[in-house]
Amino acid sequence: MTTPTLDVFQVIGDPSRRKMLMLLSEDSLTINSLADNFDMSRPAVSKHIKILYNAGFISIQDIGRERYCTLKQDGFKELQHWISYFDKFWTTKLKKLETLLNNKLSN
Amino acid sequence: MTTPTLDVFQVIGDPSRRKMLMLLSEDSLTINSLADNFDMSRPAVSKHIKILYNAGFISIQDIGRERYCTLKQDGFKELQHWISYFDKFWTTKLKKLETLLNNKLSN
DNA sequence: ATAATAAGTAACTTTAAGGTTACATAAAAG
DNA sequence: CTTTTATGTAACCTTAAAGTTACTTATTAT
Repeated sequence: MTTPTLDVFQVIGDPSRRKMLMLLSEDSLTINSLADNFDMSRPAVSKHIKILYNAGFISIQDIGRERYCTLKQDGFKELQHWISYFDKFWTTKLKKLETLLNNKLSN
Repeated sequence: MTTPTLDVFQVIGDPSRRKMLMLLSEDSLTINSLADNFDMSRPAVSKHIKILYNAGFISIQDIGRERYCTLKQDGFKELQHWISYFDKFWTTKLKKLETLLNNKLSN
């Protein structure tokens, strides 16, 4: 199962991985306890975890034979940055419309 | 070219579509003028536009035989909502750590 | 009317993501 | 030390996204 290197956008494109992030937002979980929440095989979950890890969405602490997954901010920051670019776009667009309207009214 | 119905996360998972959104954040563009910015064929661009449209990222105004694409907020809002959930996660996590630390110090 | 331009549609191909099963490894428990 | 449990890895299969070319439709220009 060759793990592809995906960018943060592709990573959250998969519904299963989004669900994993949601679950981990409630609690740190081991691979197996995460897998309990999915229909897919455990190796499949394992692969998703690797992808989330590589993209900086989670960190992993090995405790004995178990691996605890915890949310990590790095991956999210890239997304926030992208979104905030468009946030700015909308607010400046709104301002431009306001200015335009004001000019119209004062004619 | 059957157009798949993709959710907003899958939609921005594609680098070409993200580039299209970036280009449209500078100006409204026709399909052809958009296509000039890409290596792929015009029908391929056309398909991406349809996907962006279906997911609420752009609106389209037909002017004669041309179609002008303009950014639309709907698609972005879903993303913002998802991101903001995790934003909250991080801030509350920080608060919890602060409280914990304060309690430790006052012992 | 005819040619050129803008764009959509149909049919098809390729590729890689996402899944599977089978096997390997390492830690904990009996 | 043998067994069970937690996980990783390898080899493989399936499917759908993303691209292609060829053709159609509709508007504009000559």
